[in-house]
Amino acid sequence: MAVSARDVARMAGVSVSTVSRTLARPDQVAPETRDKVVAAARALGYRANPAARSLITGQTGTLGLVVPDLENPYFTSVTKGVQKRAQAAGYALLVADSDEHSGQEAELVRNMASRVDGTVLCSPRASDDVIAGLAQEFRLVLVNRRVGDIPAITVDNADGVRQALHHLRALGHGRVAYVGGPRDSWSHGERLAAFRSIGAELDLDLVELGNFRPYVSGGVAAADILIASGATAVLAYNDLLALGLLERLRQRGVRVPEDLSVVGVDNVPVAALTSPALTSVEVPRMESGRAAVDLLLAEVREGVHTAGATQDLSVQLVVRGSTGTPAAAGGAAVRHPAGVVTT
Amino acid sequence: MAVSARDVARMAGVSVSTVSRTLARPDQVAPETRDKVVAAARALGYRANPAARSLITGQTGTLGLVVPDLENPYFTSVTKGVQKRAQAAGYALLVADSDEHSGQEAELVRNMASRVDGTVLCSPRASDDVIAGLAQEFRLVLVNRRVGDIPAITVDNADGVRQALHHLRALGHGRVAYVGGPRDSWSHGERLAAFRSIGAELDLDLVELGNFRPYVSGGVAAADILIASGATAVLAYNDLLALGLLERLRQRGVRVPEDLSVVGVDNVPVAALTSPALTSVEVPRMESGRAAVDLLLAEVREGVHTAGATQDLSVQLVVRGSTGTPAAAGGAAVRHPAGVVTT
DNA sequence: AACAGTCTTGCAATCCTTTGCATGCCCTTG
DNA sequence: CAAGGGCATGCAAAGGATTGCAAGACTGTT
Repeated sequence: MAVSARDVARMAGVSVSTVSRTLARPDQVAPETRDKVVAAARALGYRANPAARSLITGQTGTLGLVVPDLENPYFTSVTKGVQKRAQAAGYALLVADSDEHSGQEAELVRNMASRVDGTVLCSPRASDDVIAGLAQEFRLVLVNRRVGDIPAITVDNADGVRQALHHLRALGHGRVAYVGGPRDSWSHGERLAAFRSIGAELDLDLVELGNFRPYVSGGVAAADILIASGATAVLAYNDLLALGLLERLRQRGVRVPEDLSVVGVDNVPVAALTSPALTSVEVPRMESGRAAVDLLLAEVREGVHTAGATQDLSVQLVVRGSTGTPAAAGGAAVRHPAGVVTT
Repeated sequence: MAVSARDVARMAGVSVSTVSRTLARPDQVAPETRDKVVAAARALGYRANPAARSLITGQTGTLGLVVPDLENPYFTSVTKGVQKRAQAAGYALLVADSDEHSGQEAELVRNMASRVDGTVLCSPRASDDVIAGLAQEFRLVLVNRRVGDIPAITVDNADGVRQALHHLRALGHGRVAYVGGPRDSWSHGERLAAFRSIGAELDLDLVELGNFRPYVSGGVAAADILIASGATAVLAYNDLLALGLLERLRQRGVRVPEDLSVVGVDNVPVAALTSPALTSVEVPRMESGRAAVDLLLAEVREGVHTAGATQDLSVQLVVRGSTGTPAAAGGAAVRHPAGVVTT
């Protein structure tokens, strides 16, 4: 049914090898033969069968991507970046979503391994050992995570936290909270460590508020604890958490930024749409995806495992309406005693 | 490097055919032989080479998905649904994004055609002819679009518009605007037609406001025209447009819903996060993706082109804060003369 | 005029799996 | 005891493209 190289060869009056060579290395074929073959191939709409090709070359012309949740806007953008670069390089892209079951991610990588030339893995929560094991077996590039010297694209989390805390301190905040993400998340660890060390440097009064699911619901859950903490400003693990905070704070009648300043991380598109709009540390998400593909393709084309090839992308605080000077002494809870609160 | 059936055969002391049969049709193999083979396969970590398999079977075990923009939350959810169902059925998923170049979508389908058993195509704006041509050549299922009797998953757009208009009319609105999406978008056409016919049925004073890009920026661009139109309520082509309207209305000092009620379509996750939260027609996006895969797999497994297999999913208006009773006679423009506006 | 060297093309093996067919064995039955 | 029928297994072909090697044609040089 599909047209094969044999059909083209027959039509052009040459052998299959010549057809193959014409398409792969045109300079090794006489111009007039080349023209005949190209004409025949075009007339028949010939496309080399990728299965047959990869069977002999060992290459698939496909890359893989594994993410915890396609609907999380962070991963959506990474996916877009990966797709874009892969497509530009002439590679197809296999996508798999673990639905936040980090234990399943290794299996997804294994499943797609024989169909791809390499895989971009976003697995914030799987254990180092599992990831190191995978990297031993397959060609991997990690996004937003470091494990040993597996090739990886990361962002400068510490600098993001630094920018956020400097901003808050400049506004006059003294007591600043960090609403954490999942305990086992790599970037949460990075951000928490930076919060501690840079907060201390800046002589801030720090409050650490546990671990929350990195979604809007997590922020909603964290908000009341935050209010009770007496902090006048908060840095959330990510924007979704921050958006949940904003929502619950509004319900509770806590004004942002007058009573409480809120900073997120990622600068997802929604951050600009709330009122007040969310101040956030812009993370180059799409660029992370693109860079990951570049790293992967470099390896695929060199044909070697280039351990230690990593890239740390820079971030930039984007200031919007959710941060401002603290209204008075004391935290939100002080100015909003129980009676006033709209629970 | 990779372990092949030969390695397993050697280890188990059988022929390659037996290895293949053990994995494909275990009942045709003697139990003890089967055990030896399974043990050897497990010990070596054998996985059949998908390229070799698809070369002979003509099946790839992979499905394709083409969307205009992965970052558009509508398509993000469809993608998630498609991925989920494909994975559950043991299929891998190739994803391609046309970056809103609808002319490129046919080429993307063609490119992946030989790597997949079938493709889910989301192409709201390509011409009917192009799509019909593709369907002739390849196994396709359309999402959110009908072309001839190509298998397709759609939603009941007319009913969505009906629910929205009934809601607005019940609140007491008389002059209602529709802010349109792209002229060549199939669902825009459906929604506009429904707006006209149902609006007339309900005896509403209808205003049609041109075509806008289906993003937040389109809504921002449409807002001023909307204000000038004198409508007290608006139905937007989709939520992103509606969110753009909300943003610009806020800037202009037009209160929602007191001065203007706003309804979107899709009920994307962000819709719940704005203030006021957006009233929107919930569209089962993920379910659309799932249903599309079901249709596709039915065809793949039957091995025939089942023309005319379609499914029309139902929708449900979700009422939130962005709709309410009109404050007084006259449109927003009347109550907000130029002097008051915060441009 | 003959030979060396270059360029072009075809042959054939190879990648790995699946599957129709044949073989050989054993068991059953007349 | 012989023949027939299953059952389990191996053989070999097939699927389509790639590529090392060899052969043939042709150019140019001595």
